[in-house]
Amino acid sequence: MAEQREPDGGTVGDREVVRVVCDVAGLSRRFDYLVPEKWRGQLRVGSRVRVALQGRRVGAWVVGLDPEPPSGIALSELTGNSGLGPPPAVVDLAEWAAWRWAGPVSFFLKSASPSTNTWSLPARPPAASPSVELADPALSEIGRRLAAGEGSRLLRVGPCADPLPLLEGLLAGHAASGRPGSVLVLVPAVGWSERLTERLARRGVAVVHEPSDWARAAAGWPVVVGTRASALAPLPLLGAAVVLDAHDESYRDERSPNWSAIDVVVERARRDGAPLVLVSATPTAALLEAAPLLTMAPAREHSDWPRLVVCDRRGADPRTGLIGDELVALFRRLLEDGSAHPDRPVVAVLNRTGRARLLACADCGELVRCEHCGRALAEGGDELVCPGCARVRPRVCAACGSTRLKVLRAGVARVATDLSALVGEEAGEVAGPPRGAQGHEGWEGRRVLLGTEAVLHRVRRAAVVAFLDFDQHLLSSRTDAQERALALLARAGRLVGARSAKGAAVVFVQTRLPDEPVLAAAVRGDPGPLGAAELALRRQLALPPFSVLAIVSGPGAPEYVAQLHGVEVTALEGDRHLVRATEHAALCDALARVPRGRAGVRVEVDPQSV
DNA sequence: CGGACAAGCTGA
DNA sequence: CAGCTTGTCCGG
Repeated sequence: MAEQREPDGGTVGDREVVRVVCDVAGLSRRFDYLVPEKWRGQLRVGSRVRVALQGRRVGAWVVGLDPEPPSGIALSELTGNSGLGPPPAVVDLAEWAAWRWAGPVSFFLKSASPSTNTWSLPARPPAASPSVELADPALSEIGRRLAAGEGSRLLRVGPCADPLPLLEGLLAGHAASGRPGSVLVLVPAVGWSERLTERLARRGVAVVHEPSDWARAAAGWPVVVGTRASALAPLPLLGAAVVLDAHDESYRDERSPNWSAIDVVVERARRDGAPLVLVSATPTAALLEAAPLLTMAPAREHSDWPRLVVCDRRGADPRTGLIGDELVALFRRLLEDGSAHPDRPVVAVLNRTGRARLLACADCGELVRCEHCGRALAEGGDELVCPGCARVRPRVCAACGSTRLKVLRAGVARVATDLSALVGEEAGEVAGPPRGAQGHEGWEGRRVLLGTEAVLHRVRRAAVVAFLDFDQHLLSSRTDAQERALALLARAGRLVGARSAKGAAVVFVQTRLPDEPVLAAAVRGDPGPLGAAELALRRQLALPPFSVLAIVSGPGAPEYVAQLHGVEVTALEGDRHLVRATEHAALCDALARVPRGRAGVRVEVDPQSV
């Protein structure tokens, strides 16, 4: 290599040089820096460093060793060494994810890095052989066989089946296979991952929780448990992977880039040749297309679903409110015979917050709507609030000035009052975000709870879960309304327990659509036909997963989409544009080729709705 | 992203 | 024309 004279007197020829990605949003270019002599030989791909960039110091990751720097540029020295970062395989994976979701590499590298500077890794422990679960030999055996196999599998089991025997079988099978690498287990929620880590540890499994134990995960601990972000856990090599409740929406990031941990773990398993098991009671079309389906015996799957009571409300007077006589009778019985107590309350679900979500004038009948955006106004305190533009106005009819308004559609706060009166006991309201860890929830200790869908995430056990208006889920305009509705019934089932369990409670559904396939699937404990029909429909209409979509929006969107090649672009309302292709390779390559201009451009790959 | 720098506007 | 705002460019 020719020696190059530097303006500051340094030379490149005998100096170590690294290529880095800076932790600066909107800066995807890579830059080369000289490594100070004191750190020579210490940096590897993934290492975290600090660099001088345009007069300021920013964090960065080493993504290449000994690159060929562009000629004619004076390289600066690294200004800091911040310790270990993701292993090389995960740096590659982060670069793939950045391409796949058209986002910054630094976002994914940050996800895969420790939250505090880490300089060394603990020694790796010997692999502990887990005890084999005898309570459920069928699931345990399936786990054992899947660990010995290859490729990705989608395993459909009833929502109330305990996944622990499956995991133990899989760990035993993995140990027996002699395959190197760590076993990664993903679950949807942090609380679940903490409980699962504890349960496995109690059984002698060498398990760590990620990201709280980044260093041991990076050291290649035998078993690593985590949530969405742990799809990028720093395991040097993936030996096998399991994703529980793989249909759950929390595997997808709601914020940009809207990446999905499922796709990342599928790609990761493919790269490392590791078997992957996606477990779900209610597989989505995307999951069914992603991996071959494996099911339990029908009788077994059925027994792992809850008992479901469908209450046909077609005969009910629409003015009598949301709480039917049958539901009141059931709640009263459970409260009287002692089945309901604060640890096992009766739970009613209604997905509307506030007091009233739709009002009309009692005198002239005019709907109460926002003059500005036309949306129905909701009651908020003593005023009317627009859920769209947040404008507030007094509680009067805009057409005739009457102050007498009637409730057409009630919200949780309103119904809680009615429910309390009907069952003769005060109902706790579970809505909105949870209080902090120390804050006492107003509903704790109550035997009757009313909440939005969120209640199913906050309560562990219930004497009954009753959906007051399930039709709003069945009739939702989202393309995945059916999948979501079924997943909701499965989730409710976890609170009441399997039909086969002793003392099992029920999921109670009030509906005017009692013949919907979603309800039939839950009653029979067989989501198979529903999934097959959904998949066939999507194939026919060329909807995802049989095509791939992206939404491009923001002020710079028109100019950006005009430069895309090899994809179909449709202008939507405002500055939103729909980009369609037949496969991700074409879509993502097209998105990656066009530079993001000056003005803001947001790209959402695999949008959940139009 | 955020600093540097240039072009544009304003008021005395 | 100093002093300030706004916009564009670019980073090793």
